[in-house]
Amino acid sequence: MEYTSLIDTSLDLNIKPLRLLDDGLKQEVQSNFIDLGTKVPVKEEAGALVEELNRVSAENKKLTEILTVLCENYNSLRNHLMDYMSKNPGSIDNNSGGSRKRKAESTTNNINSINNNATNNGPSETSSSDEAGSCKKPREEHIKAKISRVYFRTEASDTSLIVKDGYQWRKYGQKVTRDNPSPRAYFKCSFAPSCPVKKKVQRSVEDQCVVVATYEGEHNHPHPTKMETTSSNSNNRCVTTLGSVPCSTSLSSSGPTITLDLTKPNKSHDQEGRNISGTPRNKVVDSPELQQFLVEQMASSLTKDPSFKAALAAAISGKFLQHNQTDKW
DNA sequence: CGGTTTTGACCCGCGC
DNA sequence: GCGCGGGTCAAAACCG
Repeated sequence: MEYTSLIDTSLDLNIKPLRLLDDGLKQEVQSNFIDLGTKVPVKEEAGALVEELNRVSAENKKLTEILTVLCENYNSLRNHLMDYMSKNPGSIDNNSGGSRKRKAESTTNNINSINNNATNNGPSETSSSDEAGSCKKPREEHIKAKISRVYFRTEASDTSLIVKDGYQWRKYGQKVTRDNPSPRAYFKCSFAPSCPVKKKVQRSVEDQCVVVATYEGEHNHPHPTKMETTSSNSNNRCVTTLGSVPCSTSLSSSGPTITLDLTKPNKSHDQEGRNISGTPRNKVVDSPELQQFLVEQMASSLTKDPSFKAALAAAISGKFLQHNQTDKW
């Protein structure tokens, strides 16, 4: 299972990072974006904007620091895991190479754990062929299916499990699984059988607004369109690229989400984020220097890209508005 | 009419 | 060996 060996450094900048901030900063941020909606005299506007920019830059710095701490914590955790595994070989079999398909499935809905993939990353990394290996057909066994998992935020009322990612899919089945009342839809690439890619789409059991799309395999044909990755409600989602860091934002009414897919430090990924190079991603980020570079690149992208600032502002301001009503997230 | 979706049946691996 | 449950098949329905 490739996804367990990948470092999912996706940042759900929803609100959680803000919870890491001290109260003073929270108030500062809150006042920042509440002020955005107020009318100011034209003369003061330029100065206010500059001040606003400075504040946002400072905010980005804070986020960068948080990100750095997160990476350090991840490294620490991984080292602990490696130590533990070296002392207790085979003690984490459930998530190691011999993992059962259904056990792996149980982690599908853990949408709140952005380090879910990262914590599984380690010496016990599971190969991408594990899940594919459960398929008995020999022709599929030699296919090292790349498995990636993408979370989409949609309207809760939107019951269609349609995830428009630019590729064309043909639905070949739907099933209600035991641990999730929402049905799981099975899709094959429309270019099948020449293209072996499959996709499973199911709503998260924890948040019906979140649709989990699991991609298996790699497209062996060019991306049919340059469509943005959108949910069925295309007005609520957009995908942008921040420097080299693709970023998808979801601004549904149920709450804005910014997801940075930081698993793609270079161009060796196709448009759906899968690694199309032969290099295992965890090897890339194993090096501390590269990790540092990754952090710096992420930070650079965050601080330099105005669209990110706009998205962040929208996300945070929207979140604060939402928090006035519910304090769910 | 051809492609897609729906949906019940079937297959098969896994746990007991 | 049996039952459960996930994944797939395939015929019918649907749609442009």
